[in-house]
Amino acid sequence: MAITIIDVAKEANVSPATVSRVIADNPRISEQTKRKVREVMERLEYHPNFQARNLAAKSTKTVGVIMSNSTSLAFQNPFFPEVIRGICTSAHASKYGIYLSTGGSEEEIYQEVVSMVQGRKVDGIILLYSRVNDRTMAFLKDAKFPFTMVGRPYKYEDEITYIDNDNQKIAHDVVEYLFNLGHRQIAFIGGNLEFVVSKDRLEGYQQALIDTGLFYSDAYFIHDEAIKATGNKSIKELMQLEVPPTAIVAHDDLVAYEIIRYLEELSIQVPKDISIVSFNNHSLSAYVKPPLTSVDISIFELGFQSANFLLEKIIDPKAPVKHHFVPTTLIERDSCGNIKMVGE
Amino acid sequence: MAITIIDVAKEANVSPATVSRVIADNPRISEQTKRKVREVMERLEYHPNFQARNLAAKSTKTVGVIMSNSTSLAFQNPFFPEVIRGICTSAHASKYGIYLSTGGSEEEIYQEVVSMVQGRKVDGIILLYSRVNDRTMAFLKDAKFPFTMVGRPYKYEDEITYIDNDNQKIAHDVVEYLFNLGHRQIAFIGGNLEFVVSKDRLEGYQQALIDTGLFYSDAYFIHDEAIKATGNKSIKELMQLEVPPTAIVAHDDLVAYEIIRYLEELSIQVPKDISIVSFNNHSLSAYVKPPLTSVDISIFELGFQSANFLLEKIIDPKAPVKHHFVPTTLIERDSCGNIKMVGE
DNA sequence: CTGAAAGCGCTTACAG
DNA sequence: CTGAAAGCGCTTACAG
Repeated sequence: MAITIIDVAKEANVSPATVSRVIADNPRISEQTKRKVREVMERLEYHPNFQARNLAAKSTKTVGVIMSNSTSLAFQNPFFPEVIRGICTSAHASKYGIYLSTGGSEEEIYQEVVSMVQGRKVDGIILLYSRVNDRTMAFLKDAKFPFTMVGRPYKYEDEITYIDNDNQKIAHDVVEYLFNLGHRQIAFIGGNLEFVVSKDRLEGYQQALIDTGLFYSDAYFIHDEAIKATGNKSIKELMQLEVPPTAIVAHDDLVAYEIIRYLEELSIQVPKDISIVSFNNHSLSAYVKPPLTSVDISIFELGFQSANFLLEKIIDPKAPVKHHFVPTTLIERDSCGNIKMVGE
Repeated sequence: MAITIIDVAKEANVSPATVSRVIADNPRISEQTKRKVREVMERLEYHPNFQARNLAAKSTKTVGVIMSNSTSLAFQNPFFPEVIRGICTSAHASKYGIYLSTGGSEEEIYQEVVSMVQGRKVDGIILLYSRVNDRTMAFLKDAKFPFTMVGRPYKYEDEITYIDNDNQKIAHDVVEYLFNLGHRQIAFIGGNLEFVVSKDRLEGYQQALIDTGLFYSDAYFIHDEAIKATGNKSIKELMQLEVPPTAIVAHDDLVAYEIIRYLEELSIQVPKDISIVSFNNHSLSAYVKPPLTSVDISIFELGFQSANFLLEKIIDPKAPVKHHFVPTTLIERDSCGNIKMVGE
């Protein structure tokens, strides 16, 4: 069997309680005893049993990370490693571990979260998404279990600690950016509206249209699911409109490149014939043609802060609710053209 | 406090032992008792305490996943979500959870793995990489702890269960592919040679050169770190060689696109002036210009099988050592040109 | 088919 | 500054 605290205690001629206190670096133990015990621990290659420790101490020193089922969020993929890196950086600094949810369907995720919290598998949870009317979130909130969201919650915004970009604002900004380039017909390829991020960006887009007094048509708004489903058909329809757009805002770089390819099939070139701006700034977008103008959303920071906030909540359950918008940067590259306006 | 097995036992008028057996669906318990106990569990919203259960049962029902520190493996990023998805799919089916390593440096990773196994934090470990002379792997092997690798081990290949692509072969194949297109000067942009995957692909490349009797020069082999470090300088030097290559094999799509951009800066066009093939087949590579010819390495499958193998080992520690090469597919797109050979 | 009891390996008031 | 003892919430031979 593995070495236990008892073995160490015997070898060091102290009680198990003392060994336990040395592990915790309890200040009431004399330096001399600590040295002695530590020497023995090292010599016997003792490592505390994680489960026993957690059971007795009623804490797990791990945080649960829940991702939405991967199929539903297009930008999940490149997003994921970077948030995780942010979370790990914060968690690791506080000696916390990461427990990853493995569920497939939404129902499975819900069940997993329930058993994570009821079974005391983790001390807190990070939701890597914000979904409209999310059961999982509601459960966490009702259970008063420490949790944090990457994404603005759909409801109860004042009661939930979260971190996000100001998605309404960045969508607004991006439209203004195109406006200042002279564009007056701006279409929007949005994400799945079950996610708040998609709703927020759409709203920012619509508000910007109103604020700048631009032309709006329902035909100017397309879901990326439509594109996934029908291929270039929806893009074709968009471009065959009586008043086709001169610019497109896409909700993710991956989607942007898909669109660009479909445009090419229609012999429409970016940025010569149409401009395109996107969000999320994937690492590839600098290298690929055309280099994409995209909003960098500081994914690492999103993950890092979500974990920081969670750790605060775990340590002090009465910590006040916090929100924070992580700053973004519009990275200008070569996918947008300036339209010379005649007579303006 | 949370509901415990004792509460359920009282409520159902049985002993805690019986409740425990119902949870485990022990066949020796009568259906009638099971029904009664289950009804109570549901009513009280009982969920077994994970830590207590693990401590008593001496198993954790979780697998540890160790990634190399993210900075060092260029292709880690897009690779990562997909392996994880594969691992989760397998683990979830067996009701195992995922514990993710959070370490930064190699030393930290090593320490974390040691405490994971000594502290019985996980039942088994998946190493998401194979590194030359890896201390972590050596430790796992010596500890006789169940583990599995994604990547051929550098040493002790016969004693370690792993899953991989046949990287030597696919590199070999890719060179032959270019050869058959008429290319006779083929350069190789390889990855970090601390990783076996990079070594294997380099070896396959070199062997193919020998087998086809092609020209080889040390100047034809570049590390992607050199490119990261010096930007287009190393590509420039490559193309200014007396005999410049007509084709390049790149060890990853991301690197390929970087190279393509540098080539463009030199007014060298793909595939017109030079061909390029790559490995890993990122999701973007179909959409971006030029669409890249790349070897799909079935990342999901790699993750899935690594977890399957591990689970086998956990269940039966004497399970025989297994290796498996996951099949790959060369996805032909538009980054390779046919060279018309004069007089051949 | 079910229960009483010991035990998993720790932590933590309590006492001194 | 340190120890004896109870307890964390389960599981699992053992006995019947």
